[in-house]
Amino acid sequence: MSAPVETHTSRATTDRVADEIERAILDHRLAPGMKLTEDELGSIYGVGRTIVRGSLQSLSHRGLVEVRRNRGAFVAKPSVREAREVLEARALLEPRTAHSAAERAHPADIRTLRRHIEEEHAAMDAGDTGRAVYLSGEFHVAIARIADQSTIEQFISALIARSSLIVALYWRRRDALCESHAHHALVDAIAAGEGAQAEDLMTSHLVDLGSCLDLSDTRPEPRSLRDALT
Amino acid sequence: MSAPVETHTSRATTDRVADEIERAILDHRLAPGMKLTEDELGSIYGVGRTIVRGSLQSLSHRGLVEVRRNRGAFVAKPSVREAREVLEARALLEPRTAHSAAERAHPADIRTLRRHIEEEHAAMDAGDTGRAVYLSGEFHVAIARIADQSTIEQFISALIARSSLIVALYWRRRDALCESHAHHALVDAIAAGEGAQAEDLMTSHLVDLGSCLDLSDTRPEPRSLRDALT
DNA sequence: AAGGCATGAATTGTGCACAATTCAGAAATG
DNA sequence: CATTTCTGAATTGTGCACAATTCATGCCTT
Repeated sequence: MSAPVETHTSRATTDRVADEIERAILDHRLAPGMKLTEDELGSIYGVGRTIVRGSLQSLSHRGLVEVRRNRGAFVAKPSVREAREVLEARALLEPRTAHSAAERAHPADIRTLRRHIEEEHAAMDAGDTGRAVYLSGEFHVAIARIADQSTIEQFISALIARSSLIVALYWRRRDALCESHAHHALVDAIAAGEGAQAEDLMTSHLVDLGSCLDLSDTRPEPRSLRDALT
Repeated sequence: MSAPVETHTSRATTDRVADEIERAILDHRLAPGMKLTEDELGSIYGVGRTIVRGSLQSLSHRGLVEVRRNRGAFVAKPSVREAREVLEARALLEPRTAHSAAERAHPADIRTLRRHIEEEHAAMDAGDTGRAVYLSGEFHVAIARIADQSTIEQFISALIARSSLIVALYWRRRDALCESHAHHALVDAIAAGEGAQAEDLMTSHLVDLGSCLDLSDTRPEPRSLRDALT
């Protein structure tokens, strides 16, 4: 039902590989910190290192991959600090974007959003939490797309992707799905054209997300040797 | 006073070349729409096409260069729509970032900001408007750096860079420097720790910037052939 | 035996050659 | 004379080889 092998260059090869890797990261099939060897990826996707290198560079710009000179590429492993920064950036961008979306939403847009929620619930029921997190992120991107601001949409898209990694690292087990109803309420506000309400809902939704994460400063990654042993 | 020729690989070559090209664009030495041939750039900077290609890709992610498949790279030429999007994104990010900066600013930070303004005025007096625009942008990035949010800083940095192109394209000649005093007032508010005031000043500063641009929708770029000839 | 050092394997950095595509101008056709 | 088609030059896309760097294993010195 999709691309029939492609003769040769119907779409940019580098972007295709980058999307494959990104998808693998977002589905939590590649854990944060994992080494991404160029030769290995090349043989997996049937392309040379030139392509893989470009893909990794692209993912590096999106903050999903960290490349260290002469060391190679690794799946990004956001620190507590970076996690807070991503949440802060989302708090700046998403509420007012939701406001705009509520003012511009077309009936077809509402249907798209509701379909997103459907799939999200289906994945959740199937126990596929990785996919559920991915779809939950896509929901936010969809709202940004409705706002019809592609520049802001790209920023949000990158932040959402990094959020997936952050959830993988810092999600606290208790109160499993603390955001299930939030998306419903958001769609309702957007469908009703209630911009201010959508904005407030998005703000509190992001606050809730933050409170579902364990971002305590304890153990600041490379704690000093003395601290670790005394 | 800077890098003494560098033995070989003290810093990433690709980034160095990207910075050179970005600087050339921001100084308006490369006009929007200009073709950036890989071979040509390679011979200029003494590197192979591999490096140049990576640099152009990087600049493409920042929105300063547009790469069209099999066509090559061009200095970005933001449309009226993109210009509006960039301004909208800045309006979302910068005011509250200025607020944070006012709350965190250290005396040394204030000195840095005032020095920026000094240089900006010097360039303006010297008639070097290209450099003045560049320094004006750096001022905004400096504020974001004080806010100590590297993720948001990167977004703002990219938006500022694109703004330089937008100014080059859409600046209306009359009321030449409508923003000269705004930076002074901003520094004063930040120095006084007046977050709310800094936020308001930044908001109106961005509004002023927008009103200094001619973003009327007339002539939507590739107007139809019939429209052009009748 | 502990630490420093050297050697080799593995991986990344970069130039280069060739294939694929685009573009401009000439030639052909109506 | 306008329009289309063809051909060669210029430019980009990608694989590959070699250089440079890093990392690990084992040897050597004290």
